[in-house]
Amino acid sequence: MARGVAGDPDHGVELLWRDAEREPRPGLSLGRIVRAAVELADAEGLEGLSMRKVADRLGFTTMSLYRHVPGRDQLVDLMRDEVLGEALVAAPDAGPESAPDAAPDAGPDAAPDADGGWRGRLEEAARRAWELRIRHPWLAEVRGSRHLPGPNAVAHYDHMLGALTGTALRPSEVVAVVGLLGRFVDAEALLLAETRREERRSGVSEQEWWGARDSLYERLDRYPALSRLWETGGWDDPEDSFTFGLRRLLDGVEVLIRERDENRDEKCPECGTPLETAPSGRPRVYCSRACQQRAYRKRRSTG
Amino acid sequence: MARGVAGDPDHGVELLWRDAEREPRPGLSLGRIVRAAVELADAEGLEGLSMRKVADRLGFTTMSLYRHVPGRDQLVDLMRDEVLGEALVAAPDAGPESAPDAAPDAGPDAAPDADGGWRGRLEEAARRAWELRIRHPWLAEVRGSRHLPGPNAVAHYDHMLGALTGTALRPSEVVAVVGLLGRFVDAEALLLAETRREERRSGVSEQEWWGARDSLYERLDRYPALSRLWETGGWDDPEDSFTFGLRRLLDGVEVLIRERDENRDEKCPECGTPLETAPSGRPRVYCSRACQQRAYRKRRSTG
DNA sequence: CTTTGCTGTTTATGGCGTACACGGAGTAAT
DNA sequence: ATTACTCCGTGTACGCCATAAACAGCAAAG
Repeated sequence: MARGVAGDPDHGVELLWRDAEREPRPGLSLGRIVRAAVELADAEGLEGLSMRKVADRLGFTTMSLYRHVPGRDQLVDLMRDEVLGEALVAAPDAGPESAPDAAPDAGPDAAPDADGGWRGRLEEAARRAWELRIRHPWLAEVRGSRHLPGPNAVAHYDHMLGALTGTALRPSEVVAVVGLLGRFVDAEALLLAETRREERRSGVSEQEWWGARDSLYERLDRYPALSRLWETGGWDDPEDSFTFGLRRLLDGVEVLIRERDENRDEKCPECGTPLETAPSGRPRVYCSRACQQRAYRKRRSTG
Repeated sequence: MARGVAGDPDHGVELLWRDAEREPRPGLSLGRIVRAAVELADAEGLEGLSMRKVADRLGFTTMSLYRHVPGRDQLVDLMRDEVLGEALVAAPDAGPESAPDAAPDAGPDAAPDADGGWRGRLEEAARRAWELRIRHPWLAEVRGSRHLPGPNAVAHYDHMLGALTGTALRPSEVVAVVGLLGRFVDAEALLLAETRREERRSGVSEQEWWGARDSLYERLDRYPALSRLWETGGWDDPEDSFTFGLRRLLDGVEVLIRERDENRDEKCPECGTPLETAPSGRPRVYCSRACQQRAYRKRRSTG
């Protein structure tokens, strides 16, 4: 079992970014395999996904799949991008086609508060990601640091990055915030996926299982903070952990953004002239269109 | 492969909470198995941990292990508590023995700022957890919602919960914050573990691998936010993702705590008398020792 | 001396991903 | 028409995994 070694990555890229299918002929096809695999994973989780079961579901032999997909790992990559496409229909400006190709500082945040500002946009994106992972819990079970993004994955990523342009965050901070938020959503979703998996496997609900662990609870009396919180009802009706965590995270980001807003450079990065600051609206970065153009050309040539 | 079904959970509890070993005789023993398994997982990750390899390392047959451990899952639980014990030597008040069994409101925070306050304590605990996961990256790979905690796991948990007593947070919020922080540490550690795993498997460093994906980068031009951030150096020297995330999270928690502090009840929960508030120090909850005792007895009887 | 219990071994089952050699069907060149 | 080549699906086989079941050696207890 040389799991994960089969096929070269670039072939994976080709598959992920292939153009729309054109073969509704009978027989196997990449699209059919991927869709069958998604159904299977929806029902049984990622660990229940095996090449054999996918093939059975389609009425072919196991090895027939390998004529279309390099291996299991690449199949998972394809499944991921397949379902990430679902959420894009509700997010019209997440695709590259409809995004404005305008001047470098006129991002989707030209009117900072028209759509709730960065916080509203980020929260919305996080919630969409969360709902997608409720529909397809195996999505969070896709682990590993070398999963190739398909067009839909990149569209989502770009959308979240775009939600923060126009804030005073430094570029590296924008990247860090989006990464943090993404990992948060995945961590919460992973918890959910794992709970479902255990319940599927054992037929016993999570509550029942933990409720039956008397032999464990007997030993917890000696832990003071735990006991006190137990007595004061800390576990009686728990917070919704996604909503709670998301709020804390966004609050934390807001603190940073405010800090950066206060210390925002007061001088034009091109010529050093002090900037006139308007009392409201998006703070300007350059003192004039001329400096803005100059900076743009400079970026173009060096990048 | 009936993975994870073997043995009943209560047996697992007995093993985890067993008293210290007393058999240094030759031959196999639970402790020896667990330690060998830890070494193996340190070197090869959790997916590289197999019963065969553990047995080989000890010079016995695979099945001999099953005389001492119910199955692989329980072995992992035991490994977890084994290494969680490492971090306790540096955290003297994390164990149940030395914890003060004092009056119900005199937690370890009697002097709120002597040790950095809740924030200092929480950050310290999170960093210890993080360092432990750097030493044993497989710790974060232990997934599943039904892993039994051993004494060391509970001690850590109790310690983090205790870090927040004395704040105005509601009990359910204390639980939520500690859970959130724990999942954050695990998510970051999981990333690290996965990176190491891929590098071990392929012999190619993460940077090299992604650097060679030209066929992917070619397609990313059309994504505006991504491109702009790329040009402005968003990935040139990335933030340290643990430190960055931890700071955001703690900032977010701080916002909540401040909010709760402002709206803190101004009346004694026992008798309703308005409280005199001191300008500094820990805000009091009860108007008098008498009310405090009354509330304590009440909790005792109902809990 | 027999019984019981503990410990380690042997053998076997069923699951997994996938390498490899093969066979048939369609298509293009000779 | 024959040949050659490519695409697609199949059958078999390998090596890995966890673990169930029966068995063998040994010690203490009856």
